[in-house]
Amino acid sequence: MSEKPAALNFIEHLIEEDLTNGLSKKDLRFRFPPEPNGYLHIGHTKAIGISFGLGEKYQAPVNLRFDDTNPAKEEQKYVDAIKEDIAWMGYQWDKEVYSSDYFQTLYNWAISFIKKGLAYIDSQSSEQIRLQKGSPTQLGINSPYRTRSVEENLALFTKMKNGEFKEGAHVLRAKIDMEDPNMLMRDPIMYRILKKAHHRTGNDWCIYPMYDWTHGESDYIEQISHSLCSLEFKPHRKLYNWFRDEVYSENYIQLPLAPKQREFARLNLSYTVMSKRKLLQLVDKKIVSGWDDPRMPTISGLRRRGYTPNAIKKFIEAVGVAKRENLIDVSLLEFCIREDLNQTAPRVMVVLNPIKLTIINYPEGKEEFLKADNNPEDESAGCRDIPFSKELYIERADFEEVAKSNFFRLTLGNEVRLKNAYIIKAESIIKDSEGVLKEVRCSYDADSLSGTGSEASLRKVKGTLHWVSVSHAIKTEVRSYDRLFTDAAPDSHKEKTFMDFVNPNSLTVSQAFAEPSLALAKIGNSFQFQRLGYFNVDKDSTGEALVFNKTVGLRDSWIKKKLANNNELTSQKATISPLNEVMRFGKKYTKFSIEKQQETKHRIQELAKSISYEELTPFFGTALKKVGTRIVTMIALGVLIKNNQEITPEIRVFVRKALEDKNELLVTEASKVNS
RNA sequence: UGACCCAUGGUGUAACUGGCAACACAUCUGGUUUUGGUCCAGAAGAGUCUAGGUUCGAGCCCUAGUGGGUCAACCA
Repeated sequence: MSEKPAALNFIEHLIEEDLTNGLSKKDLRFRFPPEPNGYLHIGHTKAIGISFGLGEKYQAPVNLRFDDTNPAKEEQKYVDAIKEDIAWMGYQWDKEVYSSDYFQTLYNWAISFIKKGLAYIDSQSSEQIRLQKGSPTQLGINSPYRTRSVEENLALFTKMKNGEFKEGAHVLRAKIDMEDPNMLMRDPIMYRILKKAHHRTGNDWCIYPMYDWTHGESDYIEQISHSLCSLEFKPHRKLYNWFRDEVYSENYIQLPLAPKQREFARLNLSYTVMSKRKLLQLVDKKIVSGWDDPRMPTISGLRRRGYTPNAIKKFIEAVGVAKRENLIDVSLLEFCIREDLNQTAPRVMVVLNPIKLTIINYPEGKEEFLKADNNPEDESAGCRDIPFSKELYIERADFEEVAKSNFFRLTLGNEVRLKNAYIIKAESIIKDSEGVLKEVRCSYDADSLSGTGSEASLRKVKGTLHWVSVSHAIKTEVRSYDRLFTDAAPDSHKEKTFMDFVNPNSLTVSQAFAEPSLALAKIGNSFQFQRLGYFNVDKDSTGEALVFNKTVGLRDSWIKKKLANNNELTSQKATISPLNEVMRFGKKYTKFSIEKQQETKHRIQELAKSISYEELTPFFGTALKKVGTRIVTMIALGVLIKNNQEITPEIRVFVRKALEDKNELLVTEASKVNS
């Protein structure tokens, strides 16, 4: 077996390295630490997938830790929602823990910091403290309270804890370095007074630890080996380590493992926004119906939309883990859900925008039940009977009176097959007084029934249409969704806000007709509406009326062709400057065939017309061995000289060196320029 | 006028210890098909931001530049 080493991401590389350096595999432990102040979204699924995925890969426990150090923002309902979402994703956490579980320990450790002279009570206003902090380019200055005695600090801190001060009167600060280039090291606040009830600790505490003083220490208490978070926490690492090392030095006997923080780039998805704050705005401004609106990138929204845990996991896996800023195309997410649902979703027929179709030679009042496969991808799914009759609905878009030859659907005088039924031929149409098409009348070939094996049934026709019988159809509501924003990166514009790009047509509601088997559908069930896409039953459904959400459309090469015809082909290539293009050729010029070199040379000469001498001069110094670059530079130079560029000493040197070169191509070009 | 991080096809990620830049999506052909779906076969597309250096050899190591990002909440 030729085992190729698995492609690891940088975090896995680090873990492997730690393992070879003596870390025991059984000491591996991870955590996912959401703040219970909102709902989880697709961005979180990346963090969840990384930590829980690592847990699965290394058979290591993963804690679910609620980072609940700010009672002003956090609520039990978010805890519940987060647990539901993670469980739905199919992940199992080892321990459910809370930062608030560690309030007492953290408090004790803070006291020991004070005793060691590593922390002090600052009694200035937040405004004063902010001013003294300086800026990224300007050093901070020490607080006048920085030199308070240990005794005084201890007394004050005790009083703070006992609720003897108002909010904002004092804070506990770590004594580090007000001149550190990293702002977070400039005496960060460890505790503030907050007279708010906490959703778990109630009124036990009126001082609450800050993130930096809580997170790393919680990792340490839980003996997390690798603490993974997103890139914006990179600057926190220095402080994370500072706190950790101080605490470790006193506790390493009971708690021998010192956790490491590592950071990865967060996920950005095209045509949506990801921050809780922005999502909240969409909810508040009623642009969506709520956090679980199927257009929302929240886990609850995705779930309601019909996304499956499998598809989301696949997606996260495909996206990968790195430190680069990224913008992932939604088409990848769509691919993942199609791939999943294609295997599992039963096929049914539903007509979204109906037009009536009457079969003129089909007996009045007759009905028959025709066999249909439930899922061609899965034989075990079996088949079902669908009622057929004289009057049917077909999709309005499936009929055109006259059409181009690339229209494979029904046109006057032509044949198509009705899926699982007969071949029909459109004979005439009926329009209302305003000229709007009301009905298509056609004839059917009674011998052409699907699956009979008759000669007529085996006839090839261009298209196959889905349909439902008028008298048997059940009426349903179908909600189709388009992207929420009209811009791929709605929050990346300086002049405009993401709200300026809200797509006004992101929701389309249709009154559709479904085949009767769908009467049995339950909330959450997914189906493929044949030729249309994947749909699931929304929770708004009632006993009388079903409501469907469109999860995603089928891949549609027909609509693509139509679009392509309309707006020519939009070039995928970004335009690059003439100089850059020339230099790109330089890298491969010598590897080209003679013909390709000729072709390239013409292109370079064309491009050179818009290159200035100043742009070209830096390349006269190109390393001797980079022959290709020198050749293309020479070609371009030739054009400049032809266009009356004065011969400078630099040019002379460049050409002379080229003439002495081993490479014949270069010599040839140089001698042309030389003459 | 700082510190830190990042830069590989259109997008995202790989490439172990330097050794023919790979995979997925997207795109385009062709075939199969009672879904313009699926499936199958194939194509095109980058020479790794720029310049210099080390090396027999650099996407990978070093230096400088350029571009992008992050950092000044008693938020997390």
